[in-house]
Amino acid sequence: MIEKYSLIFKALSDKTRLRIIHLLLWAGLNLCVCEIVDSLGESQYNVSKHLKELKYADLIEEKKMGKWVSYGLKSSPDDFKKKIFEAIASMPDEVTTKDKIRLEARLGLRKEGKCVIGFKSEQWAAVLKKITKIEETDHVQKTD
Amino acid sequence: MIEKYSLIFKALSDKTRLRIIHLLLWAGLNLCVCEIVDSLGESQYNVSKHLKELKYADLIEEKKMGKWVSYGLKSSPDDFKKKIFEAIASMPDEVTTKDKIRLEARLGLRKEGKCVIGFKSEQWAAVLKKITKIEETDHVQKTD
DNA sequence: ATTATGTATGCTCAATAGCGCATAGGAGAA
DNA sequence: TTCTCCTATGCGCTATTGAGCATACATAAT
Repeated sequence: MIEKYSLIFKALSDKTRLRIIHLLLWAGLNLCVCEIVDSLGESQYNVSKHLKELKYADLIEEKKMGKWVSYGLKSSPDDFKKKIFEAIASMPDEVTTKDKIRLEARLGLRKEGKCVIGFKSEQWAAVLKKITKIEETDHVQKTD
Repeated sequence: MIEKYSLIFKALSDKTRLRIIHLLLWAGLNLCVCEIVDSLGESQYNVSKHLKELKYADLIEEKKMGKWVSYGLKSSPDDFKKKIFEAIASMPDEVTTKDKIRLEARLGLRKEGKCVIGFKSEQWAAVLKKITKIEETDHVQKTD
């Protein structure tokens, strides 16, 4: 019934969950939990809980590869979800620019297309430091 | 920022509010508060509160005509809201069939295109009784 | 077997949501 | 003005939510 649809909206009513879906849409591929954690800069347990809710709303699905778990958008024949995804994809880029910058950097750490490091690793900390500096420089130039 | 978008999803995450939007989409015209109350069969104060939230999320707008207030969908140039409305419009009809049957009957009580009776009036009670009986008959026939 | 690591889940707490009820605004009628 | 009627809102209550923390679970490596 209608609950199915309000549930989907509820799943998307949280900022973090909306960012996750937006990230998955933008990436166009399945993302490992730790990649999402690092891209959003949120805690592992909260990301995990939010992923569970999105899965419950049937918006994403998981794929387990040993101890690694990746999540991807769950497509469906029904028009409703398609339009919702389109709506989210049409959100202005600015709303999640930082997430995307971080994801791009994080994906750069993949080996043979696979995530090989956990969340908040030292390696990631180093990369994050670098791109954060770039952002700051950008900011200075823009506000000059 | 992203809050604007999560706010819209939050506004739609409630069953009653989703029904209201669905009803407005289906009706294709502005509806008086008491018409919405009677169509949904919800209390006046709750409908009013929900309308306020929908308005806060910038999904609907009000038009005051004396002591009568009607609400209509708020269109906008931005793609996001358009897609969201399309998504809701694509929801299967069955989810709010009863609402629509009641609205149709309620609109039949308009005079010169205007709502002229308050919510839960005797006149409405009579009409409601009639259409409820029809629904029951339908139900019996279907489950025979 | 033991340990390490990626992910999930209880638990608690503060904040928020939605309902019912009573009542307040506010515009028109008497 | 006073009354009536359509709509909005403050209050109290209960239920739910999301965050942080610790910890459990599961798989891989030693």
